[in-house]
Amino acid sequence: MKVSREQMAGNRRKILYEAARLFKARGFDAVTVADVMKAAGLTHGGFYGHFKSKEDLIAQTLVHALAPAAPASFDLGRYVGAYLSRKHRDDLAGGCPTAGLGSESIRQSPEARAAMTDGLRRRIDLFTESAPGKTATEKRQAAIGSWAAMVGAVILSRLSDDPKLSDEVLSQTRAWLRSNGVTPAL
Amino acid sequence: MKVSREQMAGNRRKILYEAARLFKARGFDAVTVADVMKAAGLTHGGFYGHFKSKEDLIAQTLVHALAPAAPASFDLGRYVGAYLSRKHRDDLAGGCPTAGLGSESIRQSPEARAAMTDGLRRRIDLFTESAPGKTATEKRQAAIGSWAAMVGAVILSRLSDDPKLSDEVLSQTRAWLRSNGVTPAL
DNA sequence: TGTACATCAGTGAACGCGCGTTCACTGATGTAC
DNA sequence: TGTACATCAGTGAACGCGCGTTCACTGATGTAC
Repeated sequence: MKVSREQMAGNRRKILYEAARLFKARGFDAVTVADVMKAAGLTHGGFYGHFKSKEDLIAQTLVHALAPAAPASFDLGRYVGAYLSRKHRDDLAGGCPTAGLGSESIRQSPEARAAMTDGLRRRIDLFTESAPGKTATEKRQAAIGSWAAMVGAVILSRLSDDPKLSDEVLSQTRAWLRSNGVTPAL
Repeated sequence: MKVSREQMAGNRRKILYEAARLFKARGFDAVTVADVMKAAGLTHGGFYGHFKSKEDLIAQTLVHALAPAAPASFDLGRYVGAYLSRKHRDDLAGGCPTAGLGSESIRQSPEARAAMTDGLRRRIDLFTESAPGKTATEKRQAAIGSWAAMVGAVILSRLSDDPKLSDEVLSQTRAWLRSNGVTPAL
């Protein structure tokens, strides 16, 4: 049964939203096209009316998930505090796409990698504004270094099956950033 | 045709070695059991004489790849310099298992995660010895923070399809570590 | 030390399941008059 | 504004390929005498 144009646009958005959650939680390969469509409340056959292929879905999901949220005000300390939290570590589906899918995206299509690169560039620019440092060079260096530490720390903490070590990775990385001029809030 | 006991042990080691290279280069899912056996110079049927399943191979590959190399002397600066190099970034198959497979290991079997956790713990202990800081607490903090930054930086630099940004992530992370007491050598 | 034979590592064909993708069909939408 | 009909978003069965896994077989190993 045909649906209205707005309905269809809504379905498309729902597919991209659910795909992002599923991919982040389980990885690209473990999620099937049918899984995504079911999560969006549709049947798998209609998938190819929205996307060229699963590969196309992956690329578009990354574009969608990494689209700038454009916050009125950005506070690096608050961001770091939330990023290096147990809540974020435990929320695979709702968490950062870079931490959840970064290392798998390397092997995806050129379009997917381009989306990730765009996201990385924007993240660095956003961080640079409120990063510590006297010169623009110092600020950019702190932005890149602390972003790398944040992404790495979340990956390492998720990988540990020992909750104590996992917590320690988060708290020690927060402490390390703090002692290097980036003060996590909350 | 049966082979000698030593021959069989050698085959097993070869399988684990080639599996590690393939998994790091292409990820767990994209590599088939037949791919691994072919790389080891064998046919796929013999696989189940060595391993219980592909899942078992993944876990054992991680144990093998993360086994301590036990270097007589360890120099953190030299290690960081080599880790945050273009050479390492471009050598997926021969590179660090944590950077190549860390975020995918999260979704693997408990045995695979246990191997990764062991590797993480040993890496932190190794780093702590030569990390900067006056107290043991400070040293451990620097060890964890810089390891997180290194892993994150290699993942981010591999993910960028822009060579300039990719190089910058490596060089800025080196600079950021240097200005925080960890001096990359070479 | 030499011979006979049981063992078993490795081979390659075959199986079966799951997944991406296709397609004939349905029925609501939205346009033409 | 109301009606007739062409369009086309979504449905669900079906297809085919690839992969993990199994199995009957082979022939070299290594043990028993």
